[in-house]
Amino acid sequence: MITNKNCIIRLSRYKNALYRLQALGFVKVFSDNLADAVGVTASQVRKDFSIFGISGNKKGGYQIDLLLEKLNSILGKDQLQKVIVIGAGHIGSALMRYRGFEKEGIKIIAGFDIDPAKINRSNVIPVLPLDEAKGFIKAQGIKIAILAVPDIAAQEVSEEISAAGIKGILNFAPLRLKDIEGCVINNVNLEIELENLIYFVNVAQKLK
Amino acid sequence: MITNKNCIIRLSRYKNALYRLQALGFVKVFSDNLADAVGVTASQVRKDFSIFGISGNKKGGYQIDLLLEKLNSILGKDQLQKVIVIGAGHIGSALMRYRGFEKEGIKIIAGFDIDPAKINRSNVIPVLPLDEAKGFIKAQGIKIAILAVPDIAAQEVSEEISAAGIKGILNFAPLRLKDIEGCVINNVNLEIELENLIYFVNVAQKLK
DNA sequence: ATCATATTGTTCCGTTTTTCACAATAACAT
DNA sequence: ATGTTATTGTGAAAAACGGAACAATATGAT
Ligand SMILES: NC(=O)c1ccc[n+]([C@@H]2O[C@H](COP(=O)([O-])OP(=O)(O)OC[C@H]3O[C@@H](n4cnc5c(N)ncnc54)[C@H](O)[C@@H]3O)[C@@H](O)[C@H]2O)c1
Ligand SMILES: NC(=O)c1ccc[n+]([C@@H]2O[C@H](COP(=O)([O-])OP(=O)(O)OC[C@H]3O[C@@H](n4cnc5c(N)ncnc54)[C@H](O)[C@@H]3O)[C@@H](O)[C@H]2O)c1
Repeated sequence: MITNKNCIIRLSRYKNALYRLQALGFVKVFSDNLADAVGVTASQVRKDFSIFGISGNKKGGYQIDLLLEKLNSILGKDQLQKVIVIGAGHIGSALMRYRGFEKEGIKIIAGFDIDPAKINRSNVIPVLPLDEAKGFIKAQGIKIAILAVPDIAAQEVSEEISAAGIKGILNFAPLRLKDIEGCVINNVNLEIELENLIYFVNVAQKLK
Repeated sequence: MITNKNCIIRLSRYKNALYRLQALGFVKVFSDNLADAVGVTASQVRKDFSIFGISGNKKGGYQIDLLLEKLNSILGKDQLQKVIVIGAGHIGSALMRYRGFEKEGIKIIAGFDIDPAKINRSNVIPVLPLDEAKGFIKAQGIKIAILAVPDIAAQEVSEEISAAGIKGILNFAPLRLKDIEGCVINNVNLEIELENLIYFVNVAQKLK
């Protein structure tokens, strides 16, 4: 069982690069083309594929459509993924308005908020009261939630929604949620991303 | 020279945990306290500190204020970091409205957009026309930019701003910008983050 | 002053991840 | 048919990383 996050991220990048190549009219691809497109070594590409039992053709490379099928299957893209957003504030509503997830087979189908002023049932993507979240998650079988509530609320809300059936949380609040049994938590911590960038910029400056 | 991104991210987390501990009244901390707070091993904490020549006191742990000074210095937090946002759309304006960066010493001082309708010079954080970006970057000595433009524009804009003096870009467009000499590029790819989360949720389900 | 104890700092070791290298082989050329 | 070539697939080597262990030592107790 593969637990290497970077490896899975590479698979996503391969997939994206393959769609671009396909759009350019390519039908097959070699490991080094793909490597260039994604910014890794050709060995890495072949090794990643090997891990998942993906094989190409000696001297013929990989047939893009077949490769995409396999990658999409590994990445769980065979079926539309329904996602909800908790917290329809600045970041939550930016995400809800974003169309880019749909071409990836990811659909935000509702938002939830504790503030009555944010509720809007008639919107394409409705914003519902938080206390309806539990029922909604169960009724619709939602597995994935994007958490965009203030940091003080994040821990409590994450426990509530996972109790209701959420199995994966993408957390934007800048704190470490404590582990929840049966729920995967990935964090998007933009403060830390910026801090990290600043560090590497400073290091690069000092090198010169 | 440290090139381990995870290590630097841990430093940020240590720093954040230390501020919380300090707020709770603690004056000193042991490697295992900090380890618990951040979710790593105590060895890892000491190793990270050792790499940067940070030392504590045998039997006395680390004095929080001194430790924070050193971490802040490593992370370049001695001085306010001025940042600009390119693309004042959904995500760009969510970021510009966010107050959370300031407590981290990161200040978004302007946004830039190509769309005249987005321009707003009188705002606290003004949104200016893109063609003023170059002059602004030079005049203010800006090093860091957040790139929140549509993917088709991202490559061109990134080259422009780095030519104007930007040394680090936090890119939200879901594509790989080609390497730019003298400019560090970090990506926040939310499509991939979600895809990744979905993969690990699926894997966890299959395990059971 | 001596001893016991707690905690660091660092070395060593195991694991994970990446890269290297090349044998296997399918496709193509002659 | 045979040979040549390009590219895969993988096993082995190297590098990076993280964790365990423990010697060094400062602190506090007696
Ligand atoms: N906006 C950004 O650019 C940005 C950047 C980095 C991190 N973040 C983080 O993302 C999170 C959201 O930020 P934001 O700027 O969108 O904040 P915001 O205040 O605009 O939105 C938060 C929303 O959550 C709602 N909310 C509060 N408690 C809730 C609860 N218990 N259940 C459901 N909804 C609840 C609020 O009513 C509000 O609509 C915060 O944790 C913030 O630190 C935001
Ligand atoms: N909104 C989201 O939740 C979200 C999520 C994931 C990724 N993204 C990515 O972030 C980027 C921005 O997304 P968004 O939703 O904010 O889009 P948006 O269309 O709301 O905003 C983009 C802004 O960039 C401006 N712009 C266009 N070309 C420009 C140029 N050359 N120079 C300066 N400004 C320019 C536009 O006028 C617009 O204001 C996109 O690449 C998108 O794929 C957004």
